[in-house]
Amino acid sequence: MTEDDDFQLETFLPYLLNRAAEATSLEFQRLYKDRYGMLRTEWRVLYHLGRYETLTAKAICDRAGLHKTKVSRAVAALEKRRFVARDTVAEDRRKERLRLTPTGQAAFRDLTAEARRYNARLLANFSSTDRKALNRLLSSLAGDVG
Amino acid sequence: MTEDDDFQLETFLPYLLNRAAEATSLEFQRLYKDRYGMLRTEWRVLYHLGRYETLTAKAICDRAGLHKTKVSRAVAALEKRRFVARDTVAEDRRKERLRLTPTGQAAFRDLTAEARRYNARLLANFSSTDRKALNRLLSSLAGDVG
DNA sequence: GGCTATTAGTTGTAAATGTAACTATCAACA
DNA sequence: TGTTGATAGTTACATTTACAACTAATAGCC
Repeated sequence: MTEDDDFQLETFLPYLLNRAAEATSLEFQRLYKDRYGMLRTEWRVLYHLGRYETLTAKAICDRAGLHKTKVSRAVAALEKRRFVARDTVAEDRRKERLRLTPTGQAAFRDLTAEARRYNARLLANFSSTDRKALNRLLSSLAGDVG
Repeated sequence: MTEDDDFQLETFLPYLLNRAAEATSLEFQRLYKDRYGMLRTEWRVLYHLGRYETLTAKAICDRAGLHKTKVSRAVAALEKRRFVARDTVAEDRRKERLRLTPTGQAAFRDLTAEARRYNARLLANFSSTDRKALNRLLSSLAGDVG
């Protein structure tokens, strides 16, 4: 195996990204799981509803980049635990207007506050230059333009 | 909601990392899946065996940071498809010495070559400074010292 | 030797995910 | 009007994973 042929998993970007993602997600995941019994998709749906007030499931799919079955199940779970309520839209009875209940809103406020703190802690050891670089590089890798 | 209270998912590091990890893993995943019918854990196990020749399942767990049940099932799957063979160790019959078959070695060479190319393509748009920063920042986030 | 604790690895079971097929409603247009 | 196609959302099933319990073998110690 020549030096040129050599491949090291440790420099493989998907691997590095996965490890970093797992490591940084773990603690926050425990938070919404232990405190509210939520899965990641449920937290994501909660976030979007908290942020945009009223959305259809389809709108959440588009904004969050989640598949409709995932969203469907997440909404059902959130509804069962009274975080989310829904009304069918009169003008188009295929659609359902989703919104957070007061309980859901409280969870949203709590979790976003925790997320902010958590993010700050993750970034605490990086310089402002590093932070900018991280954002730029990750956004680019995630396929965002610009 | 004051400016200070504001939380945006788009700047949440775990979210950014997950999106980048998913985006960069997708294409390579299709490769080992379509070409060899492997799952991620199986590719990881194959990699470690290709790189270190002979390992026990436990050694793979430790090196790869994988749970023993995952490794156990990955090894079973790789064995069924004749990528991996095993012998019980005479001195300690709990242990099994795992190694790649010639078929497994061929798959290893093929996939690592693809991985190298794929990684190069992912990094092609970044300057050498950016690449160094990426490595450093991701390693740090993944919990590596240094 | 014979008990207890560890260790290597496997298996059972419940939860989670992906994919495709399904229902219900609406839109378009003959 | 009624037929065809698209859209919103759910359900069914197969695959994957997580976690705990399990078997088999060894180690330590009396």
